[in-house]
Amino acid sequence: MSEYRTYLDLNGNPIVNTNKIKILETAIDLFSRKGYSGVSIREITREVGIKESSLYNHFASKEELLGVIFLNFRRAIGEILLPPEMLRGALKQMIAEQFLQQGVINFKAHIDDPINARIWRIVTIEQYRDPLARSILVEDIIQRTLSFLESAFALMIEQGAVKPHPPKLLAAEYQYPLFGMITEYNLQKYLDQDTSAIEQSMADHIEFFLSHVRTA
Amino acid sequence: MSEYRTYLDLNGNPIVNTNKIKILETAIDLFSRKGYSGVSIREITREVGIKESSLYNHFASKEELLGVIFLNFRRAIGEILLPPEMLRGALKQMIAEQFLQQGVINFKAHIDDPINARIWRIVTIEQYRDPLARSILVEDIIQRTLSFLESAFALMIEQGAVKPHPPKLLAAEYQYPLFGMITEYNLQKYLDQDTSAIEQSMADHIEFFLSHVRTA
DNA sequence: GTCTATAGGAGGATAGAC
DNA sequence: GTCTATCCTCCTATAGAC
Repeated sequence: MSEYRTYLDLNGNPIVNTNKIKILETAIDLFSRKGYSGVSIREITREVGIKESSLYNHFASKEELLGVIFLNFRRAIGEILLPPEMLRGALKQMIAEQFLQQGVINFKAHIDDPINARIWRIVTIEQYRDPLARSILVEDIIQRTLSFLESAFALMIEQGAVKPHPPKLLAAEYQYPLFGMITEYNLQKYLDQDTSAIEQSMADHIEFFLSHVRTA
Repeated sequence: MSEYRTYLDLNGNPIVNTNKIKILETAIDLFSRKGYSGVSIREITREVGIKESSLYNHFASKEELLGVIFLNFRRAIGEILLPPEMLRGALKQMIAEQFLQQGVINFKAHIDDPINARIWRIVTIEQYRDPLARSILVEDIIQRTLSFLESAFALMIEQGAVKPHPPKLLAAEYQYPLFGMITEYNLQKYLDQDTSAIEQSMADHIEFFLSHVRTA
């Protein structure tokens, strides 16, 4: 169990009870491997070391438990991207290359946290069954990243750092390969496989992309 | 139910019994929406209109049912890509653009079949729980496509149609965006949403890619 | 090949004592 | 906040008649 992470409940209050945190993290682990429907309350509480009935003192239902997991993931995702109002300032201080590399570093810090990686997998597994999982995937991950990058590339073009392609096209060309590679990265991490090849592919992609769009 | 599709059982024999086919297609539909663990034998047989016990006359277990679904999906996937021995001949008759566009047409024919789209979603859902789903995703979809494209780009370079980048890099740059976009396409189809934007993104990607790598 | 009947366990969830 | 005890439903799977 991660010692220093804080979780919020549905009212936005920090969760302090040790068993409640244990339930959350055990559920995250099991859901990410077997899916929500493949895991029973019984299995979670057995692993935590409490009785089934005790879980209901912390969460009203199995579904609420998943809801709290997703709520906290939304918070964590929010920290990957720079706030839009800081975009212009950041791009004044960095060249395009640095800016994009910093984005990858931020993302890597996020996904290399085992808890985040697990919830990312839960979102993938549950996207067709659960509307909340789906909205996290579509709105918080895909759309948010693409529109952030669209603004960033528009600014880079304004600065003359990048050739004047449509910013939306640049965002898609830059990000979609990374989405595909992240899926693979996440699966390899799950299997404890070596991820150096796919990480190299990510780096190669950024280099290939920039070599064709930068003005310098 | 699709009238003309044929399914094979685990021994490679065609499945002719109507109820057995109904069970398969009902299971495909339900698994693709709720996941394997989220669907019961009871639910499947209720929809088919038979008793639970009758299902076991056709499939030894729920797991075997999923196994037969995956077996038939492997066959269907095999038809997307050109056999490697026909690659050289095809590239003599087509320019790079035509060749890649034909690939997208082939793939679109595959994924626009509702049954294939559903099994594609089952594979996504079950990739962490089920080793067979995982091997379909990694070996039959990702690796097979990338190594096919690597050969194709190597030939295009040989023919002078494409600039001499490493073929593996070209394959990754070409295909990973499509993987990402297919995920989105498949989700939008599931939600009966308009897919024209993401389809346009696929076309834009191919054009963007070719404009930077073709020699002409 | 489909049925009725049933086994035997696992599922989510609650009541009430401490 | 955790426990024991319990509810009732749903689960996969089998036996045996027709």
